[in-house]
Amino acid sequence: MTVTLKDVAELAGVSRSAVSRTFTEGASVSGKTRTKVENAAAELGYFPNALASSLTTGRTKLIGLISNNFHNPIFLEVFDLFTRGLQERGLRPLLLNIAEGDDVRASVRLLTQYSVDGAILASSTLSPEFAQAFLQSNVPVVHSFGRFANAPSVHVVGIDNRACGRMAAETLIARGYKHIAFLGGPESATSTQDRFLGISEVARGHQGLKFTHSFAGAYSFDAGRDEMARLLAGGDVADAYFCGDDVLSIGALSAIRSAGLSVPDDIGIIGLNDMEMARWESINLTTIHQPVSQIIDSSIDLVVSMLDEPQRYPEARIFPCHIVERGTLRRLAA
Amino acid sequence: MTVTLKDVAELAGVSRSAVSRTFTEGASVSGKTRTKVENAAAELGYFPNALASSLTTGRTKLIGLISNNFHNPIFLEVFDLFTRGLQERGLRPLLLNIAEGDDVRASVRLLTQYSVDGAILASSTLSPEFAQAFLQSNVPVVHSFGRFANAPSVHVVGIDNRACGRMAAETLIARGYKHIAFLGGPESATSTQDRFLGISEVARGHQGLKFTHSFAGAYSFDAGRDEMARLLAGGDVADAYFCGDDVLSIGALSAIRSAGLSVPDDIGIIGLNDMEMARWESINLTTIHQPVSQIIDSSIDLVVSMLDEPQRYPEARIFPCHIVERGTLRRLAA
DNA sequence: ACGCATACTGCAACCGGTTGCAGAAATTTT
DNA sequence: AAAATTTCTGCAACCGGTTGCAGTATGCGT
Repeated sequence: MTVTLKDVAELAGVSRSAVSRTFTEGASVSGKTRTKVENAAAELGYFPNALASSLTTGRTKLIGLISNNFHNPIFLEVFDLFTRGLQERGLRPLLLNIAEGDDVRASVRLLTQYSVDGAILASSTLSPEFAQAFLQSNVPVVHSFGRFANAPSVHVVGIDNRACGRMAAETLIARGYKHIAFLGGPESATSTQDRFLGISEVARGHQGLKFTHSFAGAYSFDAGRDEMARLLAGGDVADAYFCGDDVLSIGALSAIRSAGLSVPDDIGIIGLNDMEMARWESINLTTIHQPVSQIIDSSIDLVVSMLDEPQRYPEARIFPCHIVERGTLRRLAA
Repeated sequence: MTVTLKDVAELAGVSRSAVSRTFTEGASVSGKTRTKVENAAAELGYFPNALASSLTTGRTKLIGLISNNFHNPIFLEVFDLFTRGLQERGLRPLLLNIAEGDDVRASVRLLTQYSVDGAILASSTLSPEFAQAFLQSNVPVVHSFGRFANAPSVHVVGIDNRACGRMAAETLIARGYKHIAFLGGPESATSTQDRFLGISEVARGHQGLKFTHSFAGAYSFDAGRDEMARLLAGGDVADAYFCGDDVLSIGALSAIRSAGLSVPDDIGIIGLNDMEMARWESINLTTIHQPVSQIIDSSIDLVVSMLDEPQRYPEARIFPCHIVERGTLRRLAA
């Protein structure tokens, strides 16, 4: 049924090795046999089986792409960039969608069974155990959007979440808000913890500033809306909220408007990510821009260099973020 | 480095065949050797290499998942459901992100090189050539969200877009709109063409009804907003628009509100898909619900049955849609 | 024309498994 | 207890390629 090396070899009247060599970059073949082989191959519609060759070369060009955040629109951008970036470099993404209670070891096994050349963890809410598990199985791994502090042994590409927390706090304080609050994502996520740490740190240093916090169950619209609704119902509402990310912010905005309050007059909101949607006129969210495309490019580059250099010394690549002013925070007094 | 069959066989003191058999469902092995092998395997941390075995069994359990719609939030739901569904059935999604001018043959070759057991085209904007190309390469393929009419040779799972167009028209007419319009997605997409056909068909049948149409360049927020802005600027605005999908609708809503008009008082909007976002209070979009999760489940089931029955007679599985009333269309006169 | 370096080529073994087949072992039948 | 089954097991060939090695062809210098 399928055309193999042998078929081409026979038609071209050469050995199987010769055929293999014409399809191998930099192998030694004469021009004469190369054309004979190429003609035969074209005639039969042959092209080499990547999996069979991986058996001897030890390279599959398969990269595991692991995530658990399929309810946050930012991940559409993330998947788009990852798949395109990998494809451009001749790699194929094997997708793994991790659900809540999924076993770490099973996930690793799944990918090692398919001999992936490397793995990319694309999530800020995935436990660091995942990266460790890949490491132990000798699979090159980079944790994109991960925490760099507590996993010095694994490659991390992302942002300094704590610094973002501080930046949010300073931004809110500079605008004269007197009661600021953190509406975080899931408390178990390292990104939430760090952003919280950052905002707390700055808030605590300011006399006369009130600082409160709470957490949503997920980085999702519903979680943001529900948590904000709860806060509004409970009284003691802050002047301005730093929400764990943009989709939480949008949920929070929805709850605020449903309650008949207005943004930014009654309550200010600042998000994090700067996803496409944040630019939509009806949302127009002031937010901290996370350089997603740079993070992803860099992650791919990193995993690619680990293929040639598996024992590469682990590094953290941290990209700076910046505020994008839009309409959900009052203006700076000039 | 990696543990192989041979290592386990030696440690367990049996032949390689015996080891292979203990890991093969339904193979003939005695309880005694099975435990010997299992112990040895556990000690060494062995598990079989899926790619190596695929070489002889001819099954990789890899399914190509092909799409081009990474800017439409509905696809996050789509990817989530596909990856979860495939994983549950022991299959692995190999993702392929098709860009605008990508070569059909190259895409097919890519996936056949990896010996995918099957392919799922998840897009309503992908040209039918793609499905044909897979078919010709003998790769079982199902086109999810595809057009069933013009490709009788390929399995299609989706909706009847023409019927949806008719449903939209009837809905708008029943509410007393006198000038209705279609704001379609890209004109080259079969889904756009069919929805247009459907709405036209009904509109033409009504005396005194004005019907106009135009197309946005993509199924995306920006395209919807820009096209609607153009329409508003150009005068001759309709009472109500059937937008090609929800994300276009949301873009259109944004343009309408930016122009100082209100929905549904000045202009009515009905979308198609019923994506998560359509429920958000700030959007609250009246739309035609497409049963995405059923379509996806069915697509996976179909591709799975094609694995055992490659010559299966092609079928089209069409799921009914229904209107979801929310706030962007005026109420039916009672 | 000869010697030698260099470029090609094919053989055969190997990558990590699977599987038909024939014989060995265990079980059942009588 | 012998014969007839049935269940296991290992051998060896195979899946579709790759690659070290040794030998052959080619080109070069003189």
